[in-house]
Amino acid sequence: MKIVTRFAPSPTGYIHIGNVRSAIYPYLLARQAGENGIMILRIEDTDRARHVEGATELIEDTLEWLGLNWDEGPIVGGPHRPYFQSERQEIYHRWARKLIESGRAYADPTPPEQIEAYRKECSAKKIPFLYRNFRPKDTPEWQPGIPLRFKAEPRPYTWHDEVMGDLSAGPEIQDDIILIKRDGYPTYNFAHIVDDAEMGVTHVMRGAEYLSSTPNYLALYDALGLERPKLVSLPHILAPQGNKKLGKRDGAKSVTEYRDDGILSEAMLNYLACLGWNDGTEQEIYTKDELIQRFSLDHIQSSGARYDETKLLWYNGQWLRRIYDEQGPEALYARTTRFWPESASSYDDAYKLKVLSIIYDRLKTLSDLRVMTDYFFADPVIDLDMLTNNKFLKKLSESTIEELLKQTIQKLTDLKDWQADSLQQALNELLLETGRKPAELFSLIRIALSFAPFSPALNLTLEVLGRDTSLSRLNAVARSI
RNA sequence: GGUCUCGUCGUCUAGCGGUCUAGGACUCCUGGUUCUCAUCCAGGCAAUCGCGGGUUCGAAUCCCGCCGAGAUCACCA
Repeated sequence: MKIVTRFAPSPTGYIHIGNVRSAIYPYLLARQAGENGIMILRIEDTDRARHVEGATELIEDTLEWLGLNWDEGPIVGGPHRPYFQSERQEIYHRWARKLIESGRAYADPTPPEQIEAYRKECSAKKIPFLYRNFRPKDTPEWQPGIPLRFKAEPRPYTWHDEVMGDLSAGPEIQDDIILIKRDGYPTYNFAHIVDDAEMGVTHVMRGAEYLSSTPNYLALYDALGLERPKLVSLPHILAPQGNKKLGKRDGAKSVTEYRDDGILSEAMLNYLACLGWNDGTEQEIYTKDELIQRFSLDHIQSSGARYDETKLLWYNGQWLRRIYDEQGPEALYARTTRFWPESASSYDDAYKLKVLSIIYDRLKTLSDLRVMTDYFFADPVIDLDMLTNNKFLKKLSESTIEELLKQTIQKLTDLKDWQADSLQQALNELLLETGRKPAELFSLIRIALSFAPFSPALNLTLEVLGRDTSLSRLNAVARSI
């Protein structure tokens, strides 16, 4: 069976986590059908006032980052071009004329102020405002500059939603909705139906906010003689606080902002796909291919899901390690380019790769590199308080510390082979020779080398820093006590 | 207000009449991995399944009512 899905955003700004699932799920469904699946990207830019320059590029960038490629749409073209609604006027007008001919649409000359008056009248009487109760008696020939309205014939509707199940609604909300605006552009209500039909869309996947206007769409399908596509309502993603759906006003960040913050696209896709969907097993980590393979509409949750950044961070950590372990250190290193501290710029790839290899399992995001690795590239500022306030070292006198440092320097200076294994052996010997606990000796050396709140295993840190740097830092600390 | 939808640990969820004294994941807590932080491992806290009726030998699962939350009522999408 042929599966045609689409993501149809309007170019009014960036894509945020609250709405990107309406791109992910259609993508997964289409790809699951393999050769028989088509994913369309359609830009719904019929509101010229809200159009934002560059927004289409932002949308494309987001989809590309997540690896959600489309088969038809901007850039790639396709048999149903154009894919910008603003360029499809003729098509909408053609369908609109059909409706006029069948008596299901009329040109509405009523001035906006009059409509506003009707609205006020209704709210004063506390009754719902329905335009069909105010249908003008005389309607002119439809021509540019006059809005075109649907002529509703309200009746109860029942339909099936792939996520919500069997639904029904009474005639109450069906109304004479605007089909073509005064400016000649179609409304979403009309345009999406025409386009989906023209483009052969089989699954209309969109946010649950369209649920309540579905009867109006159903009426339109009928009047247009169109077969209903499968309807798939995607429940809202809720803001971290409160019960409202996540939107820009709640501080919903753009998807690509997470890329800049060091989130991996694999983690983002994984998290978002599993927010409100699961395959019924206990698996948590999914590759894109696994998602494509396992995805199914009937496992989409019907209630809203709260956005939880903590879990995103967990996914990111999982993916960081997974990429390193399974695709190799270079694969992860390739992602780190923009995230090294300023001080790393003069160092070569080989050195940074070594740093990455001992620090990667401590990263939550790639941008942690910036704060966590600085001492590998620049000598830290000596902060003796860090030594004296350390919980293991505060019991030791300054002369003891000085003596320990000297013994360490001596031991390491004599070490022939500056490798992790032999360094560990030397450290172990030092433990025996000084009679100190690991907590004392190792804390001392670790802090003296890094003056950082934490660092990788001591022998690895020493190995990567190298003999010269390690010894010069230890000496500098010994001198300043 | 009308219409529509949703309701299992704090959060994401499994569950489609018995295997549920409700399973997994995140968070949090404890212990272990020669210092730290993190990873990893082991363990723990945490939902009487919104509430109340019913159907049934048996209900988180089916039915009804209620309550709570949300969405939507634009010449925006």
